[in-house]
Amino acid sequence: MEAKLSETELRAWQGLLHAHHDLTRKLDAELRTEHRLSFGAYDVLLRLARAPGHSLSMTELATRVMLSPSGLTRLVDQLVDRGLVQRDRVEHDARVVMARLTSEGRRVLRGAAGTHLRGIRAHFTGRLTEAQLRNVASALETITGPHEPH
Amino acid sequence: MEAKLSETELRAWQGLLHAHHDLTRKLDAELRTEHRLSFGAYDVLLRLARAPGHSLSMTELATRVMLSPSGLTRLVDQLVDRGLVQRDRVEHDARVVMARLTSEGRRVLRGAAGTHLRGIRAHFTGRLTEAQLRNVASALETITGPHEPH
DNA sequence: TGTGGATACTTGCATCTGCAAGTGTCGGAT
DNA sequence: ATCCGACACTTGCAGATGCAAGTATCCACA
Repeated sequence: MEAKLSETELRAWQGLLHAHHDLTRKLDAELRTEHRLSFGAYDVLLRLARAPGHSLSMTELATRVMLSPSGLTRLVDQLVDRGLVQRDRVEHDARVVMARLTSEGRRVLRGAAGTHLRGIRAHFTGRLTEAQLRNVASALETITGPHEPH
Repeated sequence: MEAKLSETELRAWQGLLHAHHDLTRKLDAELRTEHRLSFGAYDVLLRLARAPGHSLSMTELATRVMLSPSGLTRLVDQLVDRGLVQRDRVEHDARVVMARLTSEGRRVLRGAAGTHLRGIRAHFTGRLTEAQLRNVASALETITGPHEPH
């Protein structure tokens, strides 16, 4: 049996849990009340907007938004119902479904982006120095591997 | 409308999301398979073990484990069913319910603690330097406020 | 002493989410 | 040409979780 966590280890671990909990809760609430979007839904729209042709296969999209394939299927169902996303087929492989952002989806995303950006700055990055942000970024990337810049 | 997030801001934010996702997923899976405990259940047992008399009111416990009161009620229901926790009353206030760790609960917790500790070290703190941990801890505490040491 | 608002918890309900299984498709090996 | 394992996605089902409402109790104040 190993020794207990050091004070520093404990603070870092607790900090990660609390920061994530508080931030996601606040940002999700802001997006919901102001734009009727969950944080997950916003993330889907954003990833699509960044993709070539505003379009990604379900599998690629699922990995980027940290959702299981089934979870993504149902989230995209909702977005399709609201007309923000459309499902397309590709010719060379009948298995894949491409999720594509509609123009209405882009419109909604533009509105929500402002809210989300303000929220991240107000609750997170704006409270830290540039050096702190760099430290946090590199430390957390160490344990997960780096993520695509965009 | 504000400017986009800087590269550093984005990396820190993405890092937080990914690190939390990966870590909670791994640690939760380890606890489940080895001890039939969810991460939340483990956290409840741990908080109780640290409390005087191994006992806390539902409300105090809920704030410490980052769960809503209703969520905690149902989680404690399960632990009571398994005999790991017991519900007590206090004399001076008939509204409060004290959750108290049983001896069986302490036994299970001792077993799970080793798994959890190894997991945190293997996936998180063990991959960072002492300086990185201090930076992460102080940065994240800045945005949530510090948490009780124990 | 009686009343109304706060407090502590629980329950009803809706939502989110993942795993496992199901469906249809692809492609390499025979 | 056919078969079989891999793959992409969807659906069935169960568990987790929060909000709002419900219940019981407390307490300050009239």
